[in-house]
Parts: sequence; C-alpha cells; structure tokens
Amino acid sequence: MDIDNITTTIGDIILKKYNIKEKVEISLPKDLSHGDYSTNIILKLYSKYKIDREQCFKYIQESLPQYDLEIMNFFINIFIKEESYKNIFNSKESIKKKNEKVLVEYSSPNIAKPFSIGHLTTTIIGDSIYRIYKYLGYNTTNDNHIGDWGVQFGKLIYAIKEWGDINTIEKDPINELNKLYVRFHSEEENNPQSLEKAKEYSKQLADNNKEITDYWEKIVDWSMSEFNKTYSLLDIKFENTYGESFYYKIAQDIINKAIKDKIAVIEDNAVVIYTEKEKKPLIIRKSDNTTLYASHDLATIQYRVQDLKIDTIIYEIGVEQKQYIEQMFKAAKLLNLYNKNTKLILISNGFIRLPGGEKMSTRKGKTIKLNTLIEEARIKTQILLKERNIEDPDIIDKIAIGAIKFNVLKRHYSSDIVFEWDKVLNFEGDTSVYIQYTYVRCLSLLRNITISDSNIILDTNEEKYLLRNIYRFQDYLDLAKLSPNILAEYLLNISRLYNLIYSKHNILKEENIDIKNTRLKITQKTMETIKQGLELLGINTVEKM
RNA sequence: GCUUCUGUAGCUUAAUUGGAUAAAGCAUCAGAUUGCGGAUCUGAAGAGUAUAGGUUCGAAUCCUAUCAGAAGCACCA
Repeated sequence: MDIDNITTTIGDIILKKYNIKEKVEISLPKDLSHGDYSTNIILKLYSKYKIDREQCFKYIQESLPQYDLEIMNFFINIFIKEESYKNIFNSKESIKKKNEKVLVEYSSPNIAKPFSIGHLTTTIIGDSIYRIYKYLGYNTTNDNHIGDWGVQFGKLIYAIKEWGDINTIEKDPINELNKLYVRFHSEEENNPQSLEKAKEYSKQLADNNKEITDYWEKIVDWSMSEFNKTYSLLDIKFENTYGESFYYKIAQDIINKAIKDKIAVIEDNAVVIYTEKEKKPLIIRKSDNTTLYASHDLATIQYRVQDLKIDTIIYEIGVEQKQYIEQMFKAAKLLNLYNKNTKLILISNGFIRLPGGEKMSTRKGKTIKLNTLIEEARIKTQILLKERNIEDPDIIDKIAIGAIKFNVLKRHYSSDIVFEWDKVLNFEGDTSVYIQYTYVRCLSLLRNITISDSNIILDTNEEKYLLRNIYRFQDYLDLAKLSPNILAEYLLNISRLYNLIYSKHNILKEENIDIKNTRLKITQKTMETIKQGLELLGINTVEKM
C-alpha cells in the first residue's frame, strides 16, 4: 500500500520545511493520465498560507524519488515507475497487522420472522465490510445482533397458546410462526386484551418464568436453525451471535447507574434520557420496569468496549433506525460507556422496495422471501448453463448467489433498491457474471500452459493500465472498506481492461516470446486479483461456466 | 406539524467526501467472428446534476429558499 508512505512523507516534508501541520489527502485517479496517486496539497497550502507553489513542489519531488512527479493545475500527479509495477509479478505484497480491534454488526434479523430480501442489504454489505477489514489486517470480528427479546415474544407465545399446534410449527417453523404473528396483529384490533396478555408474557420472560422461558427457547432454536441454513447458503459465518437476550441484565445495571448519576430521569413511570433540548428523550426502561431495545443497545456498547475491548464498532443498519441510533450514541456518550479512542460508525443502508415502490411489511405479510429469490436465480442460471452442458449444482449456486450479492454490492449502501426481477437476475453488463466470466477466460487460457521465465515487456498502454490498477489493489481496498461498491466497481474495471487486451491480441499466437510471457503473467495476475476481490465481496469464482 | 434523508443521460446506478473534460451498465443505432470461451470487443448518440440564488481559485457535493418524494417522531426493534 503506497498511500500511507506518500501521505506521511509529504506530511513530514511540509512540517520540516514550513513548520505547518496539514492533513495530506491522496486520491486514486481513475484517469491514469492524472497519475496513479494525486494530491491537492499545494492548492490547500497556497490558499491558506500563500506558500511558493513551485518551491513546495520541488521539496515534495525530492522527498519522493521512487516516483515520477508532475505538477498540473497545481495538482501533484504521482506516477509509479514502470520498474515498480513490473515488479508485482515477483513480489507478494504483505499486509501489516494492525492493533485496532474492529467489530462489524450486521444482518441482525428478528427471531420468528422470515428472512426476506429486506435483510439482504445489511447482511451482504456488512459481510463484505467484515471481510475487507479482516483482509487489511485489522483485528476484526463480527456480531449478529439478533432480535431475540421483547414484546414480540409475548405476542408469539400468546398466539401459540391460543391457536398454535407444536407439531405443525416444527415442520415449518418460521412460516408457521409468521402466520401466527400476522394473525395476532389482525385479531388484536378486535380483542385489545390480547396485547395486555402478550405484554404480561414478555414480562414473565424477563422474570424467568419456567413455562414462558421454555417457549422462548423453542422459538429461538427453531428460528436460528432456519437462519443458519440461509447463512450457509450465502456463505456467511458469524463469530458472535449474542442477541438482545444476552444484554437485558447488563441493561438493568446501566439503567440503575444512570438514575443514580442523574443522567436519566423518571417520567410517567418510565426511565428516560434527554440527549438534546427540544427533542424527545430516549426511553431506556418501560413503565412496567422491563428493558427495551434502547437499553439493550446501550448495554451492547458497554460490553463491546469494556469486555471485548473493541476500538471501532461498525453498525450496518437500515435507514429507518438511523435517527434512533444517533440518539442512542449520544446517550451512550452521556453515560460514559465508551472512551475517546472508541469509534462508533453508522452505515445506514436504504430500503428494498417491492415493484411499484411499495414498502415491505412482515405484519401484513407483504414480503419476498430470500429463499424465493435464490430459487428464481438458480432456475435462471440452470437454464443458461444447460445450453453449455453444465449441470453442476455447485456452479449454479456460485453464479446465482453471486449475482444476487453483486446486485446489492455494486450500489452505494445508502441507495434504495426497487426490487425488479429482471434487473436482479440480469447477467450482462455490470454484473458478477461478467467478472466470473473473465476469470474463467483467464483460467481457460492458462490451462495446460507453463509460463517460462523471460523479460517483462509491456507492449501496449492497456497492459500498463491494467497492471497499474492491479498494483493499487490494496489502496482501493482501503477506500472500499466502508463502501464495498468501490471494490465492485474496481473489479469491473479490471475485467473490462483484461477483456480489451484479450480481444485485441491473440496471446497464444504472439511470436515475441517476451511479450507473450508477459501477457500470460498478466493473465495470471488478473485471475488472482479477481479471485481475491470477489472473495472480499463474498462471491465465489467458478472453474467453468 | 417537527426532525432527517433523497432528487445526476429514456431507465438503473458511479463520482475517492470541495478538485482536473460528471463515469458506467441497460435500452437504441452502427460495426468486429470459422476465435486463447461472443455471458466478449469497438464505435455513435445521450445529462451539466429538481429549480432559483449564494460562498469558493474551484460545487453534483457546502449555505439559503422553493418544488417533488421517502423515512423517523416515547414505552415495537
């Protein structure tokens, strides 16, 4: 990773020559005629301190002899020397281990609700963020903060007792539980006492009532075993699955301390924290003395910071919770639950809407289940592969699930997605299939070939562009660690460049042995980069398609 | 009503967080093929970023107003 070196070198020389501490920002131009790296530091220094721009450029140039520098419109364009990027064939870049401990919270489904396409964004983007951080050497872990506590269990237990049949439920747990949940909400309108009863059950759950706790355990087990099937299909593994139930006791301690320290006050029998003037306070204990999501989330911060010693917590969560989470962060600060070195990062992703822009709703039963989507994708993939005489179910899965994931990952996390079948299952253009296809092309070219040692000759610009992009892989990852769409775009770009080279030059028929071998090595390097990059998006490569 | 977010080619999205000529894919039109895998490649056409002001050497990005859409608004998560 060159950016770190360039940043500190320039920062140092400015401090030394001008006694100015200025943040140096290095960007990765996509247009390589602006260099492999570029910075506007001279413009910044000039507008603030009126330094001599030519002189400043000279200082910087002298401090970075391993690059070719030019100054244009007072941007400094930094070019990697050809001998440097030629070198990537020989050296394997090592990644420095970092002390920073990072936790990514994502997916976080509610127990007893079907895993719908609405969970796709947080699950897939969160997982990619986790993978990238880990790859970059951060001490990284992940946590599926499942919703396994609260009034919804009272409702479910009420519904099971009234209308449920254990045998029927066990055959198809989530669907049956969801039916019961939907029924509860439609009956609740006619029978207001049902909600009172449900709340009583959830209070009994917090009080460890044996019968109620047994129901709760069953419901959680049924759901988790179904969720785990989905996760294994999506190739997602969680190191931690604490869930809200883990935190309700810690939450009580936090609430008591908050009252004692006069940070929280009691209003209408509930315990609340005022985070800002003129804004509604955050409720951390309900008037029936039970805890709720806000108190669990506060307890979660405390546990992660104090017990797990996490430095950076990344929340991958839907926008509908954004304002609440920000308020909860403020309350956590008032309560001193984290210290100055802790970073709380909120990644709030957009909605997935049904065709026509309608919002999904579990209560009304208006959802598209993830399993349905995966099934459709498989069928489409199967048909296309059959034309090529491939029937391997493993290949079908890797392509189908890759396409589903990529469709989410190629967008910025905050953008809303209107779900349309033909767009999600489109296999042409900006898709994972295009990248996987490029990989297969490379693989197929190198099949039965051994690359002999020879000189590296980069004959054309497109080859240089491709190599220079591959050289910057880690720099791009650093940029992409909170926005995997940057990595997705990067991989598309690498693939486009390779396909251009492939179509322009017949590599195997090339007579100049050095040029031929260089192209084979480029092919090899492209393959490695694509495989690694896709892996960080949670997408697999295939050997044929 | 208050708070927050969004508005970029016909459509779906990018734009390294205030930088260089706003970048791709789909769709449209015109081309490449007995080829190392055409799920490919080349080219054309297509927006000056909802609107009107402002700040700045520089604005899709910041500020103000207006229009349109979405989300959140105390005991659900």
